[in-house]
Amino acid sequence: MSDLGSALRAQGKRVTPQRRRILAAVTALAHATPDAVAKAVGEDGGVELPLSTIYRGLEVLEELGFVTHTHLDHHAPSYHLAEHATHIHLVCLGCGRVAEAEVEEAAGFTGNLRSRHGFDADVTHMAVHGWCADCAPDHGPHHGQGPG
Amino acid sequence: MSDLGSALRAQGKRVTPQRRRILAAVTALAHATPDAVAKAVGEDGGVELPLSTIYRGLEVLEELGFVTHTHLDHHAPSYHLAEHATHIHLVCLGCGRVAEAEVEEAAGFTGNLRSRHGFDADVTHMAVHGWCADCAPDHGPHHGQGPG
DNA sequence: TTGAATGCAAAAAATTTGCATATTG
DNA sequence: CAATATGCAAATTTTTTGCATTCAA
Repeated sequence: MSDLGSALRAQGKRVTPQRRRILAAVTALAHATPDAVAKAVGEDGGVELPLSTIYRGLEVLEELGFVTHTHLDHHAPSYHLAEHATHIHLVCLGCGRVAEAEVEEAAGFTGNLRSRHGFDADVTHMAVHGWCADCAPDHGPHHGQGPG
Repeated sequence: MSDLGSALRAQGKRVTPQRRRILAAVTALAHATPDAVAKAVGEDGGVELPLSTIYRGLEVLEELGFVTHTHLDHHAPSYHLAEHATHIHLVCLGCGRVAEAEVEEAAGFTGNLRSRHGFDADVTHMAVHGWCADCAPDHGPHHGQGPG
């Protein structure tokens, strides 16, 4: 972590062990729900923190730009280091694993969006759903079978 | 709507006015949360349906391939016609409006993912966040100010 | 008639809020 | 010492579930 302490101080906020622990947990987990962060904090630091502290901590961390969150699956929010957000998340609909692609790989695409729609895409927030190499063979059914 | 009746029948499911109304509401709204669907159903058809019926109806409709859902914002699920899902959603972080881009515009990108990651992307489920032409000038702060 | 769907209410989950106490600066 | 965070519990919000009744086939 670069400098949580001064970042907090710079905003007139306080440096607390809870905030450090939450950031440490997010760092270690890569992708985690608030609940998972709470669990991880407990295992690593001894005492588990209440969810409310996790939520508030995550909020501050996100405000400071240390973490970001996305909805990788369709239920829970997933928090991760902001540094990791510089990658595009490839979420497999089969096994649920999350791979990462470089932002540059979408350069042509974002260029199209900008020129044709005047839309400035922030692909660092993008999750692409699909099928990884391992699961590819399986997805015959339940796919592209729309009515129209 | 193509043929909800026979699609339901084909699955041994029943054709009910509630299901028709829910599909009609999703059709009319383009992007709607379960709650919004309930409201719309009420305004259009007279009696509002209980949320549980909305959820169950949406589930069946999704199962049949008539509707799909995505998390356009980071809180509520947004349901829309499956036909609409053949477009990529461009969600503006400024005004919240949702524009649509053609799947082909991402062809190069998905090609990259396939050749470089063996990942078969389903862009019809993709929501791209960013800034539309109108909001573009505003987003100086709160953007890319990470610590690293 | 028969089983699936609805409607209602209660149960679960997930997230937020109020407030006294503990901590940071 | 003053103000912010925490911890706990209660309150919200969102989604799911149980079950008797209604309705489609």
